[in-house]
Amino acid sequence: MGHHCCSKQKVKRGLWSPEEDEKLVKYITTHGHGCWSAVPKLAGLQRCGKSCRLRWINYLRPDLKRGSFTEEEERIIIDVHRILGNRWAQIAKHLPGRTDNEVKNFWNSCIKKKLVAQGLDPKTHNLMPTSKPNCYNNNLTNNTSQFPSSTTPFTISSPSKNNFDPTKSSPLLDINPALLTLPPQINIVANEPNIPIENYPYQENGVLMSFKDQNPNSTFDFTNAASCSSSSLDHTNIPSSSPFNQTNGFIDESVMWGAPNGMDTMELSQPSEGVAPTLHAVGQEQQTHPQNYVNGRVADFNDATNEKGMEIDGNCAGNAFDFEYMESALMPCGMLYGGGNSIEQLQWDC
DNA sequence: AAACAAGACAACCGCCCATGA
DNA sequence: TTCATGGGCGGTTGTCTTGTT
Repeated sequence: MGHHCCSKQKVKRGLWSPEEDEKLVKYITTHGHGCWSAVPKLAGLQRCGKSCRLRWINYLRPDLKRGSFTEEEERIIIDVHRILGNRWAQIAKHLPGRTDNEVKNFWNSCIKKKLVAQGLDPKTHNLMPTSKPNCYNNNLTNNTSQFPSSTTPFTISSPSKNNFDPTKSSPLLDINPALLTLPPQINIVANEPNIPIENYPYQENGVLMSFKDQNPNSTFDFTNAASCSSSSLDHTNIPSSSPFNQTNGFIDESVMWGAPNGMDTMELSQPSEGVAPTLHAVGQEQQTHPQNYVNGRVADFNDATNEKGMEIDGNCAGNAFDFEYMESALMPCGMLYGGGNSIEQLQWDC
């Protein structure tokens, strides 16, 4: 069955010939594409408009970058995928010169398999139930954590189109309330309150994201965390191997987000000029000090309660929600970003 | 050298959404 | 408000290339 635009036409399918490419390029560069459904006829092609559009966008555009993905690109894909899921078009926007199709193919043919080989669920980036990499087991050799090795307190879902558009609304994160506990005395102190937003490497529609280890020396301070009475963790004796240990460069996601009964909603508030925007956890007692700055963000938790799950509002231009913060929280075993490089750690060999 | 398998990549399919009549 | 249409997107399939036996 053809598309609306070409169902009445007899169109050619399959691979494009160099001659067809030439016709399309010549037409688009001369006239622009305008209405894609009209392009085939005007360009003298026996193709459907959608096919022309796809060919142009994915292969003929002059600004496309061809060739293998770099390690940096791979890392970006992994990082952004962890946040957005299979939203290839959104992911591709973080990779100049790459298309959603290219990213998708690269993911399916390479990255996905390697994540699986690492025992990570390519959908959630969590450890799969049957996988227990040593790095994670090491963190569980003590009884300070009740988290099962296969689970993190929350995961990023791949919401349907109906309820999620990162450019318009908030990505939803599925939180497993049962796993969200907050240690009462975990220090989270961000040392870097004013990183210029232009330093953030991934930017789109005013949403600035940083996955880089911008400040590897940063620590965190949950000074008010003691208010979380339902925490079941023993925080008074955290061994150096614990995820809570700050010196090993890994902070457990439960610490990062700290929500005893389900930190329900997080949202970024629009900053006033010269004031850092804030990250709120709606549905949670205030747990962090206003100076809990992370890469230009204040982690701010307020009192409201709801059951919606966490939201990160990406609407506001200039928002610089810190995804380093998030990535630290999301990594199941701390093996990737605590102080290292995900690519190095996973030893991609594509 | 041939056959087969696996991987990589290009293209299509079908759905959804936005827009305009 | 409804419907038709075009554009965009993610999932899937088909085809070509490369490696292995």
